[in-house]
Amino acid sequence: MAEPKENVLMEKIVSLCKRRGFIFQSSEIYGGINGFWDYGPLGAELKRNLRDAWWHSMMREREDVVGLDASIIMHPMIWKASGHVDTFADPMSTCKHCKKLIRADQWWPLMCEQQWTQSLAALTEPVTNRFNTGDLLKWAKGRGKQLAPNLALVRNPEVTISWLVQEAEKGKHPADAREFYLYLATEQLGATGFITPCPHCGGELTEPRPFNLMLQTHYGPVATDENIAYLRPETAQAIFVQFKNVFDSSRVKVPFGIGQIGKAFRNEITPRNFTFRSREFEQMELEFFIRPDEAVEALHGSVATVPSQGHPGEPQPNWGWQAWHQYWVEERVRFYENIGLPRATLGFHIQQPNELAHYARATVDILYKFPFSKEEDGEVKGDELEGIAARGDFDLSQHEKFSGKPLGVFDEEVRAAWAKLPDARKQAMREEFIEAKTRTGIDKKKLTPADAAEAARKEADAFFEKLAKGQFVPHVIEPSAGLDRLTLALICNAYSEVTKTDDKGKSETTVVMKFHPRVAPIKVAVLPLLKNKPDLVKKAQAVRDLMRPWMNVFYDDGGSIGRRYARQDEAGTPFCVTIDFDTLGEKPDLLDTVTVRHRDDGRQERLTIGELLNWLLARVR
RNA sequence: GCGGGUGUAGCUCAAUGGUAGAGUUCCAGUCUUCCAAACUGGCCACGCGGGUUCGAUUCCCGUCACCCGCUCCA
Repeated sequence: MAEPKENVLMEKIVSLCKRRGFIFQSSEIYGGINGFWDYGPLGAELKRNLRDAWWHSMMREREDVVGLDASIIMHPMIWKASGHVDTFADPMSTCKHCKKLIRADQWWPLMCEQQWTQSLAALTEPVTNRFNTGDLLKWAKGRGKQLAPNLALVRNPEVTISWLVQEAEKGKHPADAREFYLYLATEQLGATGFITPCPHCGGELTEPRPFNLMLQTHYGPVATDENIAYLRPETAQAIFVQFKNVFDSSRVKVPFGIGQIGKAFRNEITPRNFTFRSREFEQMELEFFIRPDEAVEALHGSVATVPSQGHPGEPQPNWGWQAWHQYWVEERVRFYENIGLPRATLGFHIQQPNELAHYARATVDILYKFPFSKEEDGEVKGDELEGIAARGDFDLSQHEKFSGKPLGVFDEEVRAAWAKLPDARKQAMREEFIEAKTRTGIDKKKLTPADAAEAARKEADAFFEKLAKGQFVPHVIEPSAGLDRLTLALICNAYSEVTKTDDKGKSETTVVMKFHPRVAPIKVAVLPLLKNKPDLVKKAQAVRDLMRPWMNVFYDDGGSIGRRYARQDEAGTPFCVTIDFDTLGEKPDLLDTVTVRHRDDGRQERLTIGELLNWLLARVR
């Protein structure tokens, strides 16, 4: 495994980040605080450039996306509606023997998957859950020893079985399979009560303790249960909640998007991998609202199909959610390529149907191959920079339900088109709708087929009744990216080492941060060759002032020129401009010319001061 | 939250139950010439708290942070 070496690389990157002022540990002089990080001067510039690049490509260069900047603390009911209060407060148990952490709601599904429970299940009568103690004893001394070594029945078969027999004589039997395992995990009921076994080893699980994954606070001067609020765990919900306001005030029409950049907070169980998993982080999220496929079909006769690979081109009116989803995945990849992350450094994870949340139809994750990314099946896949989810109308519908306020839109074209549709066609669409909803009801919400079909029919009634009036709740494609993760990816991607050997055979390794000029924290450094010559200094400062309104310029007159170049290499500055005696006219034909030195290869060229600004602008934009 | 590892200048690394040392970076200065040049001078450290001890950076305990694993990742 190459892992130790990769950790060395990551350590070097962390060390450089501190040395040069990209990223510091938060609250360092107080000993630090787990899961929080600060950006130093270079990091702040880099992160700002990335944030601006996203905003620019999403809002300014498009007609169909508008921005939002919502508060971090919002009405607590929002997190009820979104499902975060429930899924983020999952109680967890720890196994006292093998120390694994088990989510309480995952316990039974996990139990069912285990070999030891399956082999035990074969020993009990299916309905009554009665068992033969002889079989159990044999199992405990054989298979049980290998599969569930910490189960009470295995550790101490005689004692456990004797109390099982006592219970049986009192006429008490496990009511169901779940209880059966509790019996087998318990040695002394009187002393301990029923013990819940660990799915992994059969050992004793602690009582479930709540894990609060959202950060809590109180609003108002007195902290009571009535004014609990949460720091948002994602920025997206604010977009859904303000959907109607944006829609009514911005003269936008579906399909269109609302984008937002902002902080979000999660009580990660294990903050790890430098800034990759932090408790406070910044997200760049777009919610792109589209018509439901049924509306597209009514308008255009059919929903366009696009190739499953590659960019599908300019948006078309007959695109359904699949085309839009594919489009956004490819748009986002283009964005990453544009800021210096080639496709080869990225990875993709297409979530399988069983990984998807019940409200998601498809999710593609864009990954970056970080130095800490693990090998899986012989290749490094990477870790998540961004997830692009097709979420249907789940979020808006939830907020409609919880707030009681309608969040649908009215679309005159859809109403007109629907009216002209033949009845047979309407009927066919309705049947397809019901079939699809029934399937997700069974697969994802674990409903019985009859209940699922019933719910689907109700949903269809409401949906098509509205659609006939031109009303619908938009569906959404959600590209959601992590700004801090992206910053880290660019730092890792830029990091490179150059070993030079001088005339005396002494070799030295220096670091060059090869940022794309578009995102580099400092675009150009202006360096007077010597600082003890006032004319050189004055000229250099004039050149600096010329560039300053247009880009981040750094002026440095300290140390030898080589040292200053090396410093800029570590900061990732793509260009250094040096003012020498020829600039002042020592050789008259070179008057008012400067050397421009390229970071990546040390190449130099001579430009006039007059052409310098445009030359640079062409390269840093 | 659990288990293992680590913790000495900004960085890399020494030494020590009694005064903590080097290289490098950084800062100031000398220098008319381009990739961490040389010379001179300067700043800066035992993660934090407690205990043992006459005395602790060193031994012990706790804590915090980081790394690895478990786990989680909308």
